[in-house]
Amino acid sequence: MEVPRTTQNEAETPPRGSRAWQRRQRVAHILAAAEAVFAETGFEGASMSALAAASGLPKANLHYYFGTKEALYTALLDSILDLWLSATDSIRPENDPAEALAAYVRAKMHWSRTRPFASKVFANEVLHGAPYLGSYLAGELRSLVREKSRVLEGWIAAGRMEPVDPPHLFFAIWAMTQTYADFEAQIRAVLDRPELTAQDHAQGTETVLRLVLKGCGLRFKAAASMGASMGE
Amino acid sequence: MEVPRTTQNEAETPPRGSRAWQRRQRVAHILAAAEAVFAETGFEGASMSALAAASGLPKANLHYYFGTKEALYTALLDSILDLWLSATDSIRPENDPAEALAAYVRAKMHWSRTRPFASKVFANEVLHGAPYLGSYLAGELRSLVREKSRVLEGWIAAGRMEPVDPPHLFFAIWAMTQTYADFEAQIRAVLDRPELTAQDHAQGTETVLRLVLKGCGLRFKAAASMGASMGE
DNA sequence: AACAAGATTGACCGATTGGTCAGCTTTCTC
DNA sequence: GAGAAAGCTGACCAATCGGTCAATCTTGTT
Repeated sequence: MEVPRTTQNEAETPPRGSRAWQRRQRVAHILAAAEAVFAETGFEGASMSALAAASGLPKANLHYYFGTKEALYTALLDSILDLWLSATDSIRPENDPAEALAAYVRAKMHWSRTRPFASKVFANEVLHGAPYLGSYLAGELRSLVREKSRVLEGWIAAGRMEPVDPPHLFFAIWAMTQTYADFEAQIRAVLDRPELTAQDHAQGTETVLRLVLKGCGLRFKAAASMGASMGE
Repeated sequence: MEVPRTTQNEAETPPRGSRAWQRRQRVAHILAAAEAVFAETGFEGASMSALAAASGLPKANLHYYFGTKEALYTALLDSILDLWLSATDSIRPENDPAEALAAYVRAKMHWSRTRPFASKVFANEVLHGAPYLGSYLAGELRSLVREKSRVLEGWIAAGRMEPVDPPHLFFAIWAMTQTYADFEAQIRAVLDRPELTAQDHAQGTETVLRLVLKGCGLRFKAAASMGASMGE
């Protein structure tokens, strides 16, 4: 069930217009279309014909590029994982705790707004027991959390923030930020919006920042109020 | 696509051992088995034969009781919804904000621990755009949030808590608490556990309480530390 | 005891699923 | 420009899908 992570994304780009370059273009195009389909219907709910229709290609063409539906799915997961790991750069011992955590929350919220489908595909995978991502979660992600937790513990020991359990703080941040992508249907319904606005996301970011920063005993400056998020 | 909510769950219980009583028993038994299957594989991923196998009944028997897979699914959703609405009782104007919010968080965390499958079924439904729950979200849930938001606004106006945007505070609480059910696979992997322990949940509850209460400018008393949640 | 209503289920159905493949076209290489 | 390699796709496949139904068994009523 577990999939070994490839490193294809780190290979250098082939010359523009070449055969290999065109292949990458098409693969990327298929993956982009598949992201939306998998996000909306899940792995089992996404049929190869639906994936083909979404990319505007015949079904047999998808099989030519990826072999199986599973391979297409894991290739997509692989391309999504980089996003997960990239946002923690700000959390380094020499940085200011408040600024570092704020930057992390903002990065996660930004990712929720700009790549909601990627977030949903990831969420769906984990929700169903992470059959393909299990080894990644127990490997790279666990290492990352361990490393960043040590940074937080350093700040706590130095009295620069209050003693919050670092892994659980990460779980809370992930949950609060990604909920704006994963559970967007619920948030939209409650706020009575056809779709979430930039202001909704700003209000969300502000609220998450408030909880995280004050929860860690750090300074938090409220932005100028834009009014209540629900009418009447 | 939308499903009208039934009120079957409010009818009185028929005499024990009677025909109607036995029918309810079987329906409840099927729903309990279906909850696990739908939670683990989603609506599309759960086949009628898998649902039949999980309940130990022939497939045709499920169709006898529920007619279609969709009807079985919506009946399950309906039984889950009551849980969602029941935990907000503590949020009333005359209560203490800190105690009320803490009780709410604790209730949600408790539900995540004891009914993880129900949480996952709900999460899966919303994740895929809430095709069956849309009307409920825009109806009962929106009304509930409006009502409870007014309570929080009252507390804010009275200076009993800081000005947190009430709907977004609810989104944050829902996300942080249900993540222990919905994304349990991820949390388990990061914490390196075969399964989440009571202590993990206690640590999680403590962290969520800290963020919510301090985020609202309310008093928070840390429980005695039980040690770091990650080894090393 | 007789009958009706409810409960049960193996066998079957058309539709759709993921996947294959032969045969065609396009592009690159020499 | 000839041959090889890569790209492409309509037609097809076995397996599985959700759902149906006639036949049988069980239970409650009289």
